[in-house]
Amino acid sequence: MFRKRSRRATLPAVAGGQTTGTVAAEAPTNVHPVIDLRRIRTEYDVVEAALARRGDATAELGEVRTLDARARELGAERDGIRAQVNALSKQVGALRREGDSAGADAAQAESRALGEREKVFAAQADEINGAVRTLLLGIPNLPADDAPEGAGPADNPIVKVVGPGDDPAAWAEHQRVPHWDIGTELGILDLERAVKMSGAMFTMFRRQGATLARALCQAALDRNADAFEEVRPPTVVLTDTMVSTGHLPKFVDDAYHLERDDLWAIPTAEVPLTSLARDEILAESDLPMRLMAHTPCFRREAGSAGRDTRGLLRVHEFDKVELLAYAAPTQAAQIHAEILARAESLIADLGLTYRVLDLCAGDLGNSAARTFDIEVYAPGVDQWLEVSSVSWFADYQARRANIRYRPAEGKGTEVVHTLNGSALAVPRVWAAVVETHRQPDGSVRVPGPLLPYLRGATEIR
RNA sequence: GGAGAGGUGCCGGAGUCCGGUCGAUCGGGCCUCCCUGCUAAGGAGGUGACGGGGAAACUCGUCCGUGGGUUCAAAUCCCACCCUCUCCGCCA
Repeated sequence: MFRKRSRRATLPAVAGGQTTGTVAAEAPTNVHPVIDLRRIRTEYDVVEAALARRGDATAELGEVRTLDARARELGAERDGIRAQVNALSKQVGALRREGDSAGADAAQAESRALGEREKVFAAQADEINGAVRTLLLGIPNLPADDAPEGAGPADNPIVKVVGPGDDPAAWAEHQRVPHWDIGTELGILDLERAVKMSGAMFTMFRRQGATLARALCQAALDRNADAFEEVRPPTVVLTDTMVSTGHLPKFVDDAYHLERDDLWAIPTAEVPLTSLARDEILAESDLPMRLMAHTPCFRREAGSAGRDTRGLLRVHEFDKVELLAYAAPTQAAQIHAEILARAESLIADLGLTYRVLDLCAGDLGNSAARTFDIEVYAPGVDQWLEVSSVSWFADYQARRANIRYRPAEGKGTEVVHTLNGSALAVPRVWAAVVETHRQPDGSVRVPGPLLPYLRGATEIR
């Protein structure tokens, strides 16, 4: 049932043409361009320099500038003619009422001629504007000024390490067992049968393993309920909803698509939560608006076959609790820090060792301006596992999703900022918990924050 | 899935039959001012979004569910689609 593409997908063609989908020419209707076009007009060099820090897309940017200038010329031409047509049409009505049918006929003929010219300009302007929008949708966000310099994962500065980290001396032999072995041994993870049902990279938790997975989500929700509204959104969404966050059109191949109904399985709750306020104007007093959701997440993980795919390291479906906020630009930095602190504190309280990375410009996700990754160290597999990406998107997503707010002072509307991060992603945290807290006798001690949810159990054996 | 009704501004609700004087009557809300010892009531005015131009005042364009069409001119006529409500059917 899940297919990666639809024959009737309404995606704009992606610049560069590297997407393989049968992608229709029409662009999504409710989705607006991305980087502020006005910035491209007025501060072209700044925008170009920022994009260059990603090592990305500056050619498209130049094309956007050229096309946009042309589209504006054509649009001005079109509007001028349209104004004349409107004026003449009013005259026709007035003249008819006065009984001057000769005058009316003349005005009508003139207006008709103008209308023909207008159509030409309008068609050209539409075409060019469509091309601009398509290009824009493919251009990533500008990195924040304070995002570190760098080209890829190797350049991400480690902001801090909490706990012993990957120091070999810090870990005992009984903790050096991979979670898939622990899971099988205790009967709490049944990967073989999951594969039987759904294929590779699908998982199944059983007995206290399933309880543990649910407990993780429950704990994540409960500890953030002081400030975040709990939401249970749909997990299958329309194309526009996927485009709003930046997951489409660029990453078609990473998403599951229900072809028959042209719906997409969400890769993260960020997708529906970001569209919650789509096309709305919020009051400034509503900001920051904090939301959290526990949802399944679906990822095709195209192109990662064979890489880190053992056990729970990389799976097609997993549960996650996501924290998300809409904020006024001035609030964004503080909310970013808050979401990071909340995500960190749960990991810390689970007794896991972790580190925080400040993603460099070249490693930033498509939509993000600044991202901190939390990586947990899993001693059994001896790997750092990314368990949360806490990102500030500035106005990039909000522009796509057309989410604005009305400032309390002054008039007009402003585009909001969006931020989000995982409070908890189940499989990798599950793996790290089970490996970290494995006891010499092979049982797994339940860490404190989860005790309320394990039906009285303090250990899994 | 079938039948019927409907979708208009922040909200309610006219206008659609008979196209022009309709970006849109009226009421509510909200904002400013007046009146008032305070509050309520009352009076006057104002109140959208988006794009282009402009230093600004302002101005041009677009927006009546969405997309197309007819016309000199569309909220109004035509076509397709979406959504909501009511009834029927089907069900967890």
